[in-house]
Amino acid sequence: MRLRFASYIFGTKEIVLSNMNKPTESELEILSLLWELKEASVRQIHERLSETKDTRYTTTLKTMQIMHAKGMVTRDEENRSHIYKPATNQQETQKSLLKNLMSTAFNGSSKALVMQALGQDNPSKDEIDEIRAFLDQLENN
Amino acid sequence: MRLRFASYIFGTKEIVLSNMNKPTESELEILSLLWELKEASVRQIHERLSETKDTRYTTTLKTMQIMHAKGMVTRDEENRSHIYKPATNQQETQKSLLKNLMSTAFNGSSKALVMQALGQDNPSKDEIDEIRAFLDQLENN
DNA sequence: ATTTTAATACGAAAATAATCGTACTATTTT
DNA sequence: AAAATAGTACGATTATTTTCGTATTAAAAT
Repeated sequence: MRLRFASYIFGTKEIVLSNMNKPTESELEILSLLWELKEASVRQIHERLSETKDTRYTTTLKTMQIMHAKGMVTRDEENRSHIYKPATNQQETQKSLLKNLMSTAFNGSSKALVMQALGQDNPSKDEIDEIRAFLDQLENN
Repeated sequence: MRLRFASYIFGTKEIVLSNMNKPTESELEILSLLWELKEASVRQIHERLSETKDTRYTTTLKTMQIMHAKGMVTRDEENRSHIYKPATNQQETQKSLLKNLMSTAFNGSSKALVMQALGQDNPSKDEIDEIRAFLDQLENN
């Protein structure tokens, strides 16, 4: 028996989603904004996006339509201006992206990854304490 | 004055590297192996790669040639079988990939990323201690 | 009631990435 | 020395992702 994957139609072609949970770069930018805003119209997303990226409104629209076709977001079509919400849980997506990065770029070592990440940013005292607490908890399990 | 980026020729087209340090997925797989092995022939890389990936030798070869054209690896052409070495420092590349992921998927919060990563893997007691020491050090600076 | 504005839909092109076959050449084996 | 083997080079194709223009329609402004 053959596995059947979810699929969606792109133009005239059927695209098979062997790749669930792996947003492309552009999709990820949009997803992040949706996670932050909880829900948003294309206009709102595009407004934010175009602060840092030179891109047309219809490009953002199209990307969000594709994300919808993939089931990556849901949308409320009640009003003329559709309202989009993330369908994938932020944690799940973060987890799978990290897992991928950890295994390809960090030889599967979370220590290396964690230290690199911490050195990167400048976490506040409070954040550092939270991480400490988390480490303690990890150790006890 | 316009910035000039490095570029290389792909087929008949000139590809501009506005994107330094951002290996593609396939390139990263190869780069990781090179970091691990320090240096390797295409054959060696392909042997390892094909353990987990169904791919032809010439595909691996071509990818490595592109990486060379991009300056992502160096190679010793002394012998018929060329020996490749990573040109980019593992740390630098890790840093830029993480930075990118942190800003897109984690709202720029290293704390969120770090906790997700730690929960992922099961770091050993020693590793946990190393991370603690690292946190202490961070705090003192 | 017209006109202007602001949405969606979607095809199609451009850009980028991945794959592979064929030609060619050097080396090794028979 | 011929044949078989094992390399590189690289064009060309396919797959994927990103981009944008045009058509159409609903709503708002004049």
